[in-house]
Formats: sequence, structure tokens, C-alpha cells
Amino acid sequence: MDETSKAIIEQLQQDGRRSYAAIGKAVGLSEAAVRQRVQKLVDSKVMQIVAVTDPLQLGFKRQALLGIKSTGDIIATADRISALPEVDYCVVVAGPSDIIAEVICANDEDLLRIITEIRSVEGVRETETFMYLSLRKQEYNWGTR
Amino acid sequence: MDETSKAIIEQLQQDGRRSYAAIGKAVGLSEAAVRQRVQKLVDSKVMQIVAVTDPLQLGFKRQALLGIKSTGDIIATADRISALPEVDYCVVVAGPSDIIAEVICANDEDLLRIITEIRSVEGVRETETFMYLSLRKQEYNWGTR
DNA sequence: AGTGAAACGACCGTAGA
DNA sequence: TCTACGGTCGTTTCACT
Repeated sequence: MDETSKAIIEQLQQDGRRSYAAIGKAVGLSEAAVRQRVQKLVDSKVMQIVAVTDPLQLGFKRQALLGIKSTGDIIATADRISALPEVDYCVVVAGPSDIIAEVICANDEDLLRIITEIRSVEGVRETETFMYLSLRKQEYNWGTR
Repeated sequence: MDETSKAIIEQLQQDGRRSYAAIGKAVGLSEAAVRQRVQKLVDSKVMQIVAVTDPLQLGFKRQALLGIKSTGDIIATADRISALPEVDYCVVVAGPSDIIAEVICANDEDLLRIITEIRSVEGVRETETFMYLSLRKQEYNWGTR
């Protein structure tokens, strides 16, 4: 991970489909060299190039973060929560909660159903719900500040 | 947003650099038609194709979610928090906190400095810190379940 | 790890249904 | 909004440094 690879990542954070040739010009490398580096970055999972979508525009009108307190094995509980398809994000944390999970769903009814489902997961002792009202910032281009 | 566009999105969630021709084969459309639809999806901000990186492998060893209680105008407070470069994610929520923000930084020292900085932002009344221990799930391909 | 060159495939603009 | 097609540009492979 040198400065050149960081410069390549920065280019791809702006536009994931930018051509290797164009990136090469920007960072001062041949097209083939850029391609090899990108390949390595993707293979080693430092970076992935993916489509990120806007939930609201795809008809998913409700999102929430759940703070969860667990009994017993926190990781096992977190992994059971992660297995639910409506959970798109799950992390074990140190703080007032043990686990934070994000859920995405169509409407209030679905949200309530999913929260109920999570509260019935083995190891879940208590949940707090933070319902999304307004997303103010979502950045993917930190690390190249 | 019809089923075909969803199929295209699904392809690009798997690999953001997949060729339009290959996507066309998969969804039963010509290369040009795929290209036009992708263009529209990106222009209308339904989707963006970007590099998503792994903080740990780029030397950012600490991440945390902050639950923030605000006085006065919550949106104004959230936007002041969003303006900080170490904050990569910020959302106004209904629940025990008013705002949830995610911060990414190099080490404990930086994390403490950033939390202190956020606590000094106008409108911030109280903060709770959830320090990341283990990320268990991070999906970008919901919406095509 | 990097370059350069030639063959191949992808992408883009335009025309037409 | 789609397909078809031709010109241009990007990507791939390979030999070489």
C-alpha cells in the first residue's frame, strides 16, 4: 500500500468504472500496471468495486439502527442477527449496547415485524430502535483525505 | 424501475466493472440498452458505482458509532457534525439519540480527539460511544433479494 | 513491478424501428 | 426505449526490462 495505490483507489472512489488507461494518466503509470494493482487490491479485499443503491428510490422507505444487548456469546448472537436478510449491517461494539445492526425494509409494518424477529433471536436480551429520519452524510472516500 | 433495471443493478452489485455486453447477455438486452439504463440510474442517483475500501487494511484501526443528543435544530447540528472529515456517516434518527454518526480514524488517540471535537460542536448536548470490536456483516446487495 | 505492441473486445455515437 | 452497426478507445496477452 503505497501512495500510488492510494491514488488509484481515490480515482475509483470517484468513479468505479473509470478506465485503467485514464487512471494511469492521472497517477503516472501504464494501463497494465494500474490493472495489476487494481487486481491485487480487489483480490486481497482491500477494495471492492460495487454498485451502491439508494434505498428510498428502490422502494425501501424505512431504515433503522438497532442497539442490542446480548446474553452469553455476543459474537454468536451477532452472527445469528447477521443471518437475517433484512439486516444489511451488523457490528459488535463496546458501549451501552453490545451489537449494532442496521435494517432496511419497505414500510412500518415490515420494520415492526423485523424488530420483533430480532428480539426473538437467541441471545438478544434488549433492543433500542433508532429509526432513520434523514440521512445527512454517507461517504466512501475517506482514507484518501 | 422495472425488473430489468433491478437485474442490471444486481449484476453491478456483484461486480461494478462487469461489461455492459456481459450484463446484456445476463438480462436479455443489447449492450447499448444496458448502457443507456446504467447511465440513467447513475444520473438519477438511484445507484453509484464506487470503490469501497476496508478501513483496517488502509491503516484506520478505530471505528465508532456515536449516539448524539441535540439541543435546538437537530438537522443543523447533524450537518455541523457531517462537516467533520473524520465523520463518514451521519443520520438523524428518532429514538434514544437524535443523531447517529460514524467516525473512522487511525488509533485510540485520534478517536478520543474526534469525540472531544464532536462534543464541542454547537447543539451537541450528550454523546454515547459504541466502539467497533468486530464487523460481522456489510452488504450492498439488498433491494434485489 | 514495470513497459510496449498487437490482437481482441468493449464502448460510444448515430440512425432507424 | 430498443436494436444495429462502425469507428474509436480500452483491455488483454505476451515478450522484455
